[in-house]
Amino acid sequence: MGFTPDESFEEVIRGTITIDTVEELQKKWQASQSKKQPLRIKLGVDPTNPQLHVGHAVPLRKLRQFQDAGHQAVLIIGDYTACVGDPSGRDKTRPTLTHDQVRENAETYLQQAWKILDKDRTELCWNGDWFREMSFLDVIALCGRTTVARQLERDDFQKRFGSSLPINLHEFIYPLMQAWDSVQVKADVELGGTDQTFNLLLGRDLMRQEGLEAQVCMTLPLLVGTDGSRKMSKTYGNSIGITDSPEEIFGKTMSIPDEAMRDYYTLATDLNLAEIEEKLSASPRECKGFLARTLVRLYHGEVAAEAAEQHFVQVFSKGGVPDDIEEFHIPADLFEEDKVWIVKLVVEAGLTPSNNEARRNVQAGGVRIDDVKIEDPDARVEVTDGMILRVGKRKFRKLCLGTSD
RNA sequence: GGGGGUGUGCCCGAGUGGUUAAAGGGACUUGGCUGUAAACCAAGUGCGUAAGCUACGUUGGUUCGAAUCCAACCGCCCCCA
Repeated sequence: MGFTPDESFEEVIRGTITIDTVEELQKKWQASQSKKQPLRIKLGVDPTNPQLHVGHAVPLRKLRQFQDAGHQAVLIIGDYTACVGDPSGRDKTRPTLTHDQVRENAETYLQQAWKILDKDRTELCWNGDWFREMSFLDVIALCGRTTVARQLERDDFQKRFGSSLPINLHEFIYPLMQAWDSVQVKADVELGGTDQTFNLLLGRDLMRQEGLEAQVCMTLPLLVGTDGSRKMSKTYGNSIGITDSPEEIFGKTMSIPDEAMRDYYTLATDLNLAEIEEKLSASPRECKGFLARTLVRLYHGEVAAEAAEQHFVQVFSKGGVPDDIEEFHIPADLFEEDKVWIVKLVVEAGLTPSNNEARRNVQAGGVRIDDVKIEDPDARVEVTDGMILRVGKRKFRKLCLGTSD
């Protein structure tokens, strides 16, 4: 790559898709080292959904790498931008949030973010601090900084146009706001997912217009979800939440496709490049197990990671049953004489959303009680306390009689 | 403001006035194989124990009968201004 051999530099650019431009980053990096002045690394986040997942953690983790290399992390909470909603990568307008909701979300967001960032070395900003002060005239002036043609070049907007989906006018303002943040904090580098490219680059323009040195834009791949195809997102149901239980994180990680492992390692773990290569050369099974353990360790610690792995081996590799199954207290009105209709039981226990689906699962042979298949959807079963109801491979309930506790 | 299109199930997308709960694909679910991976195979995917009910942008209308015809309204797209 032609850089001076500098391990932390290598780590810091690892996994990035593009850097606009590498030369500028190199220059800034070297200048910072010789002047002993840290670079200001900006990451803006919108607390639209307070549940962080491993995909959100990617840029945060990158920011952490910069921190570890001695640079200044600048985390911007987009309390104003969140009220607009980032159109990036979206096929529809985001629902807008009220400012109060955003403040609330931000609280939970930060709690989780501090699991990744070093709080004491992070400069925390709220972009409402400067947007609140702007007059309508100021906003108009800001809008004059870019053109409609430029906006429409964007891939996401073009797609929406193509499929006859609406684009609301306020969505044009979002990138300008994000770019203005960069001016405000005088960022040297801004991090973001590839879907942010447009926003990041606009930051460069605005900074130049303001007579500042343009920020370097560093884009990171969007981590694929556990399905291995779409980007990780809670709405796709393919995400690994960083507040998920150790067992969940472990299990979900084990279900990612093999091809996704390298990305997960480089983007979502704290292993260094050499370690990653070593892990990847092992058998896929082993490699994924280590990955799963690493992710659990990152968010729950070493002990939990061990336990999660054991749990996994016991339940899935050996086909057993987990030992901490959620309990379901069967309501009295479910009983007909002493028996319970299997379909209703499955639904009431929350393992299936509707009777019909429960029935289907029964017919498909996916429903078991204490490891005995129930195949007749009309079956009425006798239940004794402590029986294990199972639907499919991974949904369990422990059946309890009588009222709770 | 004028003209032309379009709106179907989670998504894409077919659709004849009546055997259409609605072709096909994707996605998902369950089962098999396995490493809770991929690939592959099988079954399935509105709700209801059932009779049945509800569904094709919305509201009305025509008809024995409408997703399919008509009207108004709403949304979106395109062209002109």
